[in-house]
Amino acid sequence: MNYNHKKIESKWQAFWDEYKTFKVTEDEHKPKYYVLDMFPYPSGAGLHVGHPLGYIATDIVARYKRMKGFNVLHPMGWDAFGLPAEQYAIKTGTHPQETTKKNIDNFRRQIKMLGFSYDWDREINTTDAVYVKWTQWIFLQLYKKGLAYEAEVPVNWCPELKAVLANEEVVDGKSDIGGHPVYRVPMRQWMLKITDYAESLLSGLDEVDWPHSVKELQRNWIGRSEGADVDFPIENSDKIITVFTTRPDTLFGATYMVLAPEHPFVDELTTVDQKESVKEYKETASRKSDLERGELNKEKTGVFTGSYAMNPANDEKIPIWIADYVLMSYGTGAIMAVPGQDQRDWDFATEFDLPIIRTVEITDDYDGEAFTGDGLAINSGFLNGLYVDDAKKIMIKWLETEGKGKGAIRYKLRDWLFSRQRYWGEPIPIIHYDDESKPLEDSELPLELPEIEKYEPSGTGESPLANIKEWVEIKNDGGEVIGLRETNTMPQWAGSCWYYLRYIDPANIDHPWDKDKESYWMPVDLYIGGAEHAVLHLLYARFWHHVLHDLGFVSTREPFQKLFNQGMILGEDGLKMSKSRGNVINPDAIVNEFGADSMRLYEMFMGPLDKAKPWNTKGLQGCSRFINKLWSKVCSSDGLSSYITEDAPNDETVKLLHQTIKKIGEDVENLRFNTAISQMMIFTNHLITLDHVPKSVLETFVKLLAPFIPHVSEEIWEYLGHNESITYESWPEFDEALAKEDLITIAIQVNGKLRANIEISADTEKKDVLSIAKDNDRIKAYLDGNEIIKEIYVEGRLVNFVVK
RNA sequence: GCCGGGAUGGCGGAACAGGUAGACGCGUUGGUCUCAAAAACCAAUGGCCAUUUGGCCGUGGGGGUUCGAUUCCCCCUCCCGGCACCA
Repeated sequence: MNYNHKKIESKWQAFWDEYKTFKVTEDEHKPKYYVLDMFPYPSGAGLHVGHPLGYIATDIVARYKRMKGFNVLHPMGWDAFGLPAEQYAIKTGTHPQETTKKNIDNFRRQIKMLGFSYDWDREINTTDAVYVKWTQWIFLQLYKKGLAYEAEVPVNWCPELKAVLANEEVVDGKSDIGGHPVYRVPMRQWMLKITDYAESLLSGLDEVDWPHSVKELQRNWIGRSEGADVDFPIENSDKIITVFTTRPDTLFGATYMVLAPEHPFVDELTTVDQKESVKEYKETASRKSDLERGELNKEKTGVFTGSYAMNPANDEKIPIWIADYVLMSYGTGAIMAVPGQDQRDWDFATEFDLPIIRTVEITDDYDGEAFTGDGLAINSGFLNGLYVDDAKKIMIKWLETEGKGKGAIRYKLRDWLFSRQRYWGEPIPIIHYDDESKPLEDSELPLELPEIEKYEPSGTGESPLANIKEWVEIKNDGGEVIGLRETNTMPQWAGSCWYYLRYIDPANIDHPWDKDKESYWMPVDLYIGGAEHAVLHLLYARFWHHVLHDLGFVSTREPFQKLFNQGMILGEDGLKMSKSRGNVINPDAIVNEFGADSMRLYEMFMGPLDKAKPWNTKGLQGCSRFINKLWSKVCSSDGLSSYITEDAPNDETVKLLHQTIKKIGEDVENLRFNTAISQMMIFTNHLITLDHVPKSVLETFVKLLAPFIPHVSEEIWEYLGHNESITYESWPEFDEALAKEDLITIAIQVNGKLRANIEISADTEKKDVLSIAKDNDRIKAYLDGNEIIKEIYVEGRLVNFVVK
């Protein structure tokens, strides 16, 4: 008889809600475990089956850890600011708050239907006024620490969207949304000085248990380079151009210099006869979109300024050029060009007929252009004969003693562009007065969004808030306007930078979180989410956390101890699920037909959690069948089935049960849910062959199932005569001795080829195993007439005879 | 181009720490039940050869180390993710 998943699942979900089964508070007597999901942006489309994949995994871990005696914090909330609700508002006039609420209600319903063990009393929403208050408060902590500043910076201006975009919203020079061209235009912006934390963010990676790939991604993003700042005096000027180079050893080969077109010295260095071409080049460069600067423009362009610098190594006169392959935003915005050792410089030198000097010896058969490998220094004065590493060190030392430069470290990481010209975000709590900008007092927070009628951007690059005079203008008692509110809002990342801290103390109105609670729960022990957040969210959140740590607000340096990225679930056609492809699987339909337990089980059974894998409803049916098989063996319509008896289990059942306890426990600890489920199936297949299923065996087995398929497990648990939820039952212990096989199969190989299998008792000694093997008829035939030159015995595994 | 990850039956995937490749599930085939079908249950299922015992081949391709390689080393191909003139 099939079990009634609808009845059982709604029954237990109601039970958990009513008794607040998963509510948690600090408990010093228990070890804590904080298991966190990346909270969702509640979109209008609702969940597809890929979204809850990570939630299922964390839920299994949460439930498992509770049974292992941990005090488990497992919360859920909503990252609810964001562009879609605002765009919907622009189109329909619906307040984003309304849209957001509706979407959250739908998401909550869908998430709840899967039976997750969240402590719903801790639910948070980044758009709630109390939450916004503390987001703004943290911003002000950054501001007061000098980490938030305003600057005229070239931003990604998208004329089509009439909006400034963040770097991460620009892909290949086009807007991530819509694919419109994006240009660099200077505008006043709020920036966060994440670059001050480059070293801290880099070294912190060594402390955390994260996927290797994510650490590498962050390391590359931070982009630390060691090298030297080298000063080049300019001919007929007392100005000095400082360049950053990772190859100070090649200084003797620097045959020209290049400045970024935006470099502040350019105008001054331009000679009269070069003025026209420099001006023209600068203008062209500034008009270029990122797309044109990047991919489309592989051939080098540039113009000579007319001025010369002195190579500090050999006092050679070298020309100063400008070219847009040098970026103002990295290093000093100027480079020394060493075409012999750098392919970009080689290309440029070839294009403009500049001299090329090799400073690293190449082999006779080297047929490349610039040589970037290791070798002996040549044409390099006092460096000649040294390998690259040594030559770098000697050159840096020389520069430092001569006062011509010094060792330096640079990062690719840029400061974080923190302002958005939008309505639906946290207002930046700053007022601009004539002579200065001032933050709001803590008591004035939260600064809430005003009601507005039109959500369109102002079109000038300012946010819609700029049009709300009564909100923007700060007046004195006499009604004079004395100040203007900042109209930029924060990016969506802001709310997600600290939500994991708010979960710890979600209702606190006096503080963002209680210190004692924070030190009890932090750090997050396990954080699961999509790999698309490998850099931005995880880097920004770490940045804030490092700052909060330096300010003494949090007790750990790193927020997320262990991180894991779940893979994508693809459509049945093996392609990414999307509405346009029509291959989206809706969890509502799946839960309705097969139940939440089947869906949970299948998603975990599909394969390793971190891999992308295609959905297959037939496969899901297999999991559903498994639950039904078990159910119909152990349950009848009104209680336990007649197979369940008080008998003692037989040896084989005991052995398999203990193997199963061991396997499932180890697999859950290592997030290998697919193989844990495979073991459940093996055990169930065994139970089905039994005439009598001992009640004690079923009790133990149901506990193993509970984290995976909690509804049906609760139901069976109740059938077994328990009044309490299975949630806090203790996880079964296994006995290694009982799990051990007493009869084992040994493979017998001759010259590495399998020729026979023998069954022997597990404690048979080596010499006996060998003699039994030799006595085997099949093996005899292979050994006959041959000389055994080697006998290999791998305990409990195989025997290999090497014969000649 | 650079960095990271991957490639195992018809499909999703297993395989301790170098030790019987293909667990578990799907699919397929045959059977039971049925008037029939579905569901359920039982059995078989990597390929090739062989009437059976059995033999040979087989973890993207090529080499190597080893008694023994999906696993370690070298070279190559393809796929996925990220970065991309970062000096």
